Amino acid sequence: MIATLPIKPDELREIPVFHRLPDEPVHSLVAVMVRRHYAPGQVIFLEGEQANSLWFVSEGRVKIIKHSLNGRVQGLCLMNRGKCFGSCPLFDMENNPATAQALDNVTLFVLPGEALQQLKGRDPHLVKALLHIYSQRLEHLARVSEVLGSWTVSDRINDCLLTYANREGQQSYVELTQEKLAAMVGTVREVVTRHLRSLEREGIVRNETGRIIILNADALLPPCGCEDRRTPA
Amino acid sequence: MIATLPIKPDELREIPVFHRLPDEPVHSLVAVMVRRHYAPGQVIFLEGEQANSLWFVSEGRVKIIKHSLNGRVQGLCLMNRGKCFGSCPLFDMENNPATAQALDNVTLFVLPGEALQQLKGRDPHLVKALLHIYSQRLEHLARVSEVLGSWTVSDRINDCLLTYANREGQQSYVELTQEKLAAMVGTVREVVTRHLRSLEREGIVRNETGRIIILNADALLPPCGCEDRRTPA
DNA sequence: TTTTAGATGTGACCTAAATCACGTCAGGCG
DNA sequence: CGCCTGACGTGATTTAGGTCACATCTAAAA
Repeated sequence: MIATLPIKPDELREIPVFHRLPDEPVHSLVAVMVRRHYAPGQVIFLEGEQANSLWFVSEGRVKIIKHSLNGRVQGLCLMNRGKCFGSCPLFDMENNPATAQALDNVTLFVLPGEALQQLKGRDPHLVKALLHIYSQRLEHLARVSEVLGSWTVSDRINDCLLTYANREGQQSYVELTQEKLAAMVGTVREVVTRHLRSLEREGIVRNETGRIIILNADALLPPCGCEDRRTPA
Repeated sequence: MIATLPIKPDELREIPVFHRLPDEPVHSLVAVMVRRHYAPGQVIFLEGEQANSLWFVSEGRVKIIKHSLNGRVQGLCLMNRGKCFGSCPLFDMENNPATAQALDNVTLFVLPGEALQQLKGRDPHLVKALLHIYSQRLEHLARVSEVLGSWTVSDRINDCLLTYANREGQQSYVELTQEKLAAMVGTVREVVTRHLRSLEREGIVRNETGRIIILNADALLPPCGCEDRRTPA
């Protein structure tokens, strides 16, 4: 964690939520926000902990997980550049509902809860933007519940590959070790390995160490076409 | 669905969110809210459908479910008297993230989206109360994700029994058929039957048709004590 | 009282996926 | 160069829990 360098307005504007925000509120924000660095594996906050700040990812990736009881870990999602996470003081959430952990070297912008409380009265645009984030969060979690409940592990792996793929020219690739991928979808490394091998044999992906290259994204699409999910037959 | 009888202010006040609301906003609310009746099994709204109203349960129970692909159904929660559900126009949610279905004969109070849009400017208390509801929803969904990801079916059944138990004197009981209980926890009837039988043999519950009586609630507590969930050992 | 539909009990079986127990392979480094 | 260490590959075994196929059992309807 390096001594905090002030955040520049332009940097803040790279976060989609703040992209179109007028100068005035942006300046208020950078005045109260703090820059933080985390090393891979470092825990940013723990589930249940009291810490009502909002976090924005400037660089690197953060994984949001639920880990419990038997040591099993269930990944909920992976936040990359521009994403926002943390309990929102706009709600009455006092405890973090999940754990956040750095996946790579990450740089975060932190908006402390008290600061947001003061700002929220001033700029309704800001409030609206944040609410929008949380509506997406709700939808996402609802989706996670569905996926966990009725998808097979293989489908979840495929889904995870598509969700976290980076595009670079024509190629898509995922920069995760199989171990981490396993944690994301809530399974174990061996199962991931086997499934990736079978995908490779079918020519759908190519495996390298610490990276999976997606050759045929279409073949990874969810089980039964996404549309028309209301006629289970 | 019977011709809509107007909603009385006292009825509205039985909904916890509105309990302490001053007379003025309550009157505005009853003016725009609508009473609706649904028969058991009737679908209130479908996942994906566009319908941004808020629903409050006056009588009976509503289950919120995700059903998908292979016909499997995953219950997310059960809303009883006083609970609130539906996509919130305070967010930008346009589509229902899940399906709502009447479990018994239910009476609902509906607050149409446009009406809420108009009211929200007027009473900040109302807005705050609704945001609070949604923060709980977020926490709940996060919990569902955890539960689905790492609990065993037996634990989920136990959890469901505790969550939806009615108290009556010293006895707690759950008014659900095994079929419905199975849908709630995302499994099949046979598994529920077997687990309930074994609980009965251990003297923890007594099974009647359409109802489970809980004799020893402590024995149903989650796998490893709820507190201190941040040291997975 | 019969009928009948729904709710429940239970065994036999089968499959996905976790667990265990290795063996391989590549890169960093003393 | 050998020596680790961390990532990957793969079989064998085990198990939770879903599927199938029935046998009750009960309460409400006829």
